[in-house]
This record gives sequence, structure tokens and C-alpha cells, in this order.
Amino acid sequence: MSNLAKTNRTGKAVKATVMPNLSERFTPTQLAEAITAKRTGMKLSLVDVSEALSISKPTLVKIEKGDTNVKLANLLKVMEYLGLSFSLLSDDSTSKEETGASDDWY
Amino acid sequence: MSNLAKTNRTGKAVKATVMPNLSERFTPTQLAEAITAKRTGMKLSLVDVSEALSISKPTLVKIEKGDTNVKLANLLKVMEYLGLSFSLLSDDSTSKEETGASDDWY
DNA sequence: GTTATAAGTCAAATATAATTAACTTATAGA
DNA sequence: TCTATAAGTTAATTATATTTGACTTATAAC
Repeated sequence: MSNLAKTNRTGKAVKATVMPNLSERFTPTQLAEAITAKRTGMKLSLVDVSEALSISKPTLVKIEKGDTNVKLANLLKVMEYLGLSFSLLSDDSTSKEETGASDDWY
Repeated sequence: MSNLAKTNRTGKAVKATVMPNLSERFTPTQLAEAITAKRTGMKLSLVDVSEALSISKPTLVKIEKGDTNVKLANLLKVMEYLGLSFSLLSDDSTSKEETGASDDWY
């Protein structure tokens, strides 16, 4: 999540993809950032992953942009390939939230 | 809107699906079971959730059967409505697994 | 500068997920 | 039993995610 300052040799700022702490609830954008961080940390290109998983590059880009209009199966394939997995959290309250309460997720 | 907990005539839960422990990595089937458990625990019918979220019943059934050929956005809407959310686990290993190594997830 | 590789975008065609409506099956009370 | 609600299925249609291929930026090395 935090984009640490980093410069190339011309002094231009470059986005540093840092692995965010995601032990808690997170947004699709944060998940996307974690995926990109893991992939780049493993020094894999989009095409590397795309070809290994038979997923098209535009779809991979959608996933890494946090677009939730993607097939769950594709997201899971990417996550598994990168060594990421979900665990589940439950508000053990019986409350269901309002439908439009927090649209961070979709 | 009909946000009251659904009961049968005696006010008892309809089915009793038990909420599995999902603090660790889980399969889509386990996630599906957790969703069903949470929904029935909240005494909501498929149609209750379906109508509240504008998701069709067949799609909801797919989700509750662990079919991963569903839109991520739809899964997330359901989870949020039921008070479920993901957290992320990472194999801190740099290993990428074989493409077909474990198809539990998809 | 040039070159090479990666990232990201785009439109058209295809593949497939989602919806609709009707239907069957299952469960639990009266 | 009978009745009512919930669960689950199915086929046809609609909506849309995905793919393909080409293309345009970006970034980093030379």
C-alpha cells in the first residue's frame, strides 16, 4: 500500500511495489497490489504468468488493477501460482450490513 | 425491506449447517460451506439474499456450491452482506508451483 | 541517442457467466 | 396425509468476461 520513494538513475520517481500487510480485511485494490508485489518480487513478467496459466494479459492486468469483474477461477489461479491464498474472517455478529454500506469491494 | 430474520413457523432455523473453521487456507468448497452456514445461521433464504443483492438465485446456488466460474464481484457482494471477508496468506517462499500441481481451487 | 523488454491499452470476435421463468424436489409444520 | 416455503435444476436468452493481435507507452541497459 505504501509507495516508498524510489528513483531511477535520472532521478525520476518510480512506483515501488511493496507487499502490503494483509492480515486483516482488505480491499480489491490492496489485493491487487499484493499480487503485483508478489509477482514482481518473484521477478516474473505479466507474460510469464499469463503464459504459464493460459490467462490473457489483458485479464491479468484487470486482476492487478483490482477490477472485480473477473472470474474467481482466474484470480485463484494467479494467486496459487504466486503462493498467495485466502483465509476467512467473519464478523461473528449476526448483523448483515446495509446493501450499499461499503462499496469498497465491488 | 424485508430484513427480518427468516424463520419457519416456530422461529427455528431451517437447516443447520455448521460454520467451519477457516483461519487457514481453504478450498472453494469450504468457502461455499462457510457462506451457506453463515446465511442459514442468519436465517436468510436464498431468495432473501438474492433479492437484497440483485443476484439471481442460480448464481447464488453456484456460489454456494463452490463453483469458481463466477464473477468475483458477485462472491464479494454475498460475503460482505453476510459479514464475511478475506484475509491474505502468503507462502513467503519464492516458489511458484507447477501449473497443475493442485487444482483444488479451480 | 538506440535497442530491448515489460507494461498497459484497444477494438472485434468469441466464450461463457448471468438472468429469466418455469419447473421439480425437499423439508417442516398443521 | 396436505400445505407452504425453501432449495435446487433446466433451457433459452441476454449480458459480459475473455481472448486475440496489434499497438502504444514506459523503463532500463547500452
